[in-house]
Amino acid sequence: MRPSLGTGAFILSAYGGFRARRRSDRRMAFQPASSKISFPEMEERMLRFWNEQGVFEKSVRARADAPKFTFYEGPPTANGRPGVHHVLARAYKDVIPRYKTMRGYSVPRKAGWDTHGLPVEIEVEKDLGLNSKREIEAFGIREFNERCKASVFRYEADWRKLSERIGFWLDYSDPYVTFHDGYIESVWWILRQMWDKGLMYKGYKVVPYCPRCGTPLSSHEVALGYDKTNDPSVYVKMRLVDDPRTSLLVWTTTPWTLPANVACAIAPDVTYVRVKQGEEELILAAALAEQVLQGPYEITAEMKGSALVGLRYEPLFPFFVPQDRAWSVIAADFVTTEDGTGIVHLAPAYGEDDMEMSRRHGLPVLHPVGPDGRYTSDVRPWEGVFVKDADPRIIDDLRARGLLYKAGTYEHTYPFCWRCDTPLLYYARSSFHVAMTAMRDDLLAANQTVNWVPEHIRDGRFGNWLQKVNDWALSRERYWGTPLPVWTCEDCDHLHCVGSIAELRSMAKSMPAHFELHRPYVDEVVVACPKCAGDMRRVKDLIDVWFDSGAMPVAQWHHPFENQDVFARSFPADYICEGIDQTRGWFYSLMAISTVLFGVSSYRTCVCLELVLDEEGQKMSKSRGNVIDPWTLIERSGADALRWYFFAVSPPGTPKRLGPSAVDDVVRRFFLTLWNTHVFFTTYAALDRFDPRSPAPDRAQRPALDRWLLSRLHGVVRDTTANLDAYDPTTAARDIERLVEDLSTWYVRRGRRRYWKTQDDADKQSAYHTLYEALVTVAKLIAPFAPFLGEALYQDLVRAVDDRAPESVHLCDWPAADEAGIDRPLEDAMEEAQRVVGLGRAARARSKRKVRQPLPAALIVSHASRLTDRPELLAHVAEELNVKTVRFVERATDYVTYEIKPRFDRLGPKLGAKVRELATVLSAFSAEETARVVADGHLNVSVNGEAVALALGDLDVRAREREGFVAEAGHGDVVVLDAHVDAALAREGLARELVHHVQQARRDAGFSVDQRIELVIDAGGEVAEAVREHEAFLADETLAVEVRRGAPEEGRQREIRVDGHRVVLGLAPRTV
RNA sequence: GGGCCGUUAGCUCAGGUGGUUAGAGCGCAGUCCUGAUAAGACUGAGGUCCGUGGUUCGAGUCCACGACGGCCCA
Repeated sequence: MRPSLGTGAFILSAYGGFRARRRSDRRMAFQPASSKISFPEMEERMLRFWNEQGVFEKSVRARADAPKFTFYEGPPTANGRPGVHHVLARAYKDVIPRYKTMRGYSVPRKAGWDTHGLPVEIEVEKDLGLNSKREIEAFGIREFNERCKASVFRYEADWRKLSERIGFWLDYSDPYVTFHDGYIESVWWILRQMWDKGLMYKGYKVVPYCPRCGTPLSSHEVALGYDKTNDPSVYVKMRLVDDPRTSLLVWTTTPWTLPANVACAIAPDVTYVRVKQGEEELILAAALAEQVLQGPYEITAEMKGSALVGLRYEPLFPFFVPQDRAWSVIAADFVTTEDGTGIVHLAPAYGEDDMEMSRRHGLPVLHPVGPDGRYTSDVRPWEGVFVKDADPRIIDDLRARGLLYKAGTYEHTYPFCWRCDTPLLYYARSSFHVAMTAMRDDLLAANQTVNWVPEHIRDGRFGNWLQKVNDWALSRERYWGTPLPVWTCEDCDHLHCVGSIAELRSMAKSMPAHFELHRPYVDEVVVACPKCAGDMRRVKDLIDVWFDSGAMPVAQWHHPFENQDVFARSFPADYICEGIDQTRGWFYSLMAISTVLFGVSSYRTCVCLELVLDEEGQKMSKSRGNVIDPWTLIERSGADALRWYFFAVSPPGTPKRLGPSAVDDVVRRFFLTLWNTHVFFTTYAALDRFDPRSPAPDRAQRPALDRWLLSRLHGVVRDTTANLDAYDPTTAARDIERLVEDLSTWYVRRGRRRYWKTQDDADKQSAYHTLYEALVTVAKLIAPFAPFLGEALYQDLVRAVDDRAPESVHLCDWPAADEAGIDRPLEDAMEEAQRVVGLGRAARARSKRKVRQPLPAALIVSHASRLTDRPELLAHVAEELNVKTVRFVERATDYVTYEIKPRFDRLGPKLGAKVRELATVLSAFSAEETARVVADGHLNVSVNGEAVALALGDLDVRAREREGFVAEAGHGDVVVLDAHVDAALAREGLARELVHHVQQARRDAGFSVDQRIELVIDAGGEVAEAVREHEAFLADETLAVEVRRGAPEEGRQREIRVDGHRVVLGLAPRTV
């Protein structure tokens, strides 16, 4: 047996011959890896290596001519710091391109930045202390936008630093930036395409609007200002044209919208009633009559809502000229009987649903409220009155005219302006739209071609969203964004959409000296009207930033102005991946634009990620103070551990809880296990100067343990390949974890001695080659997931001995599964061996026999053991259990009793309900009867008076320990331990006990593992006898040159108790 | 209010097409091993599989309703 290593210095001193050989041998050699590893430090080292050698660039360049795999980077906004959820997204974005690169694809990874929009403006407003659009304009749009531009990359360095540190390979050399003129010009081109297709139109969009600030609010601003408030609750009567004594009863909390009413909506499937109260009759939902109506009433008719559709009623106010389609009943799916009357008044200018219905039914939009929130001259009686203040006057007016049924107040939550506390109005603003509703079928068809992960997004969240798709309201009345390239003629109102800078120049009457595609410069360009040659000025609108992001497949290449070939090669994307919140964001804008332009989706596979929650499952937020800084975790456990955690903990579409302990767990459970195996291998491979290029023993000839490992290994290679092809890193990572577990806790543990032994035989070669292949393959398998660790292993294992191998694991080809080496029966047999060992250990534990005490036999009671013709595996079982033999027993009635049950899966379909009766019959069998059934192998039994013939295969036979024997049962196996210890076995046990103590003493004395010793043992009785009998064994195991009996010399004595006997040991170092 | 997802051991998660002993890791308790050693292995305790109905000979698994949690949209 070969002593292992303490230090490198020791190798040379202890093996002089070794050193001599080394000097003359120019071969590169393994360096023993250290078990004391800091993963964060190792990662920093790998990062330096990648940077110095340009490994990322090489990995892209090496595949330049290979088939393309296209990844689109969803552009982050760099004016906020990256958080831990960005690590999740970036890990997922990284793993697939790395994998595809190893599979032989060319995977360019162009970075991008999303730079426009309100969040940027708000940052700058805060910096400048500005509070409204008026103040921004006073400050100057030119300067304001310069500040926006400057602030966009405020945290870019943070982003790059974090992305690089977590190993997200992205090409920052030529990123797309949404505020660059080239990018914007492409966006203009897209808008022009839509314009030419007739998909763009000007219309109203209802937005939450602050009449004091004079500006719409974004949804997250609205969310800031919800508060409880009391609003009027009024029930008004809409008189039917054909039957003026009958009215629709309508409820509203915003009486000020009533002058703009154009229709009433009902739910078609709900039951409505007509009720008589005094002289008049009212119509409302049946379910609400009781709670709404005051005083006695009589139901005179009942009808479905659909029967009301088309009824015409008198408008409440005479402010507008009657129009064809106005003031009638229509059906709408949003009407409920939760509250109100089941009849909803529609004022398209002041409600999103209302506007949508107006669009669908061609209803007029009445808009008698000015941008200051006061009635215009259309509403003469209250002209100039702020609408909320007009509420009571309107109520009074209706009451006076007998149109009010009742009025009260209603408490609910309502949005207020977060800046000035003014109640927000839902208010129609003029806006340019893209008629996405017209594209609905194309969108739905394109969606069906996308491979969504998880799958339910396709027909669930995303599909539903497309089903209800609205026209895309593009306009934003802001400053920092892509200007809408629409010019309008001051003379003839003609509209023109400009599609390129060249076109603009050709049409411009003059161009400003400095020009860029932003406000205020574009606003200054006056264009000659192609119709009347009059002056055209740009509308003031910017476009929705989501349009910017969705334009990236085209705009990132400045298509079609340049790079048409590049664009053609990189459209559509094979893979994109973002948070699931992007269904209405980027996922939609990408698909909307590409469907309009090209009729197809711009991505083939889309992986949706869920939220990262804290350890308690709470959403991370600044206000809760539970935000986890990614750097803390990276510095503590390393980026790979964090990445691996995200991959392995749950599928991408499932929320992830994250805390330091969870990531620590990855390190302990997986990384250290793998690393320890690596340390073990390199240690011995260095000692033995193992050369992986030496001829490897034929796989089929290798010991079962090796064939088993290779089978497991290649099974995992095959499965990991399939799983990554299916965009499922989670299952892949979990499979690899299990493989490494098997590698460490079974393969290496069972095979340790093969590496120590002195003979350099075929078995040892086989052991080295097998373990080496496994480790190198695992390094490649984990490379896409844990790029640093994969690289570190690869460098130690491959580059250290072969400088002609690819420079980096990320330049390697993905391993190919050796299907021929996959041996399921062998794997099943090994699994049983492991299970049997487990049972045997449990039996030992109960028998109170230490593993050091050899026992005569383990008996496997099994009717279909896979181990019967596997002597090699049985030898492993025997060694693990420390028994002299392992035997099979068919009839084990001496040790166990049987229990038989029907095999429900087989007999259920055959016998149906009788199977339960059969179970009862069988459970009543005595021990003798069951034993006989097992022995005979068949059974004829009467169930409900009917004869049933059963084979043993129809029965579930289980054995249970019989009183007085040590046995454990589980999953079809029973292991009986023969726990009888005779005198010889006892002495052998004592000898092993002594070895254990001597080893402990060696360690306490600080001897290096190869230190030869002189061993003195003072013991009497059985212990003395054991020493005499097993002297050679003792000497061999403890590296004792000599074993003497008698009293050890003073000062070196160590008194121990062995199995109740007092023993004194003495150890002294000896040179050979 | 609508849509989608989830609910299995103290915690984090597995549990093809329904089959009668529901698994793993961590944690906990105990034991073992010790030439991978500031490692390792094993065993054990721990579960009304969210609830209620239904389909079925049989439901963690299928269906309906409900509860709770999360996300998205109103």
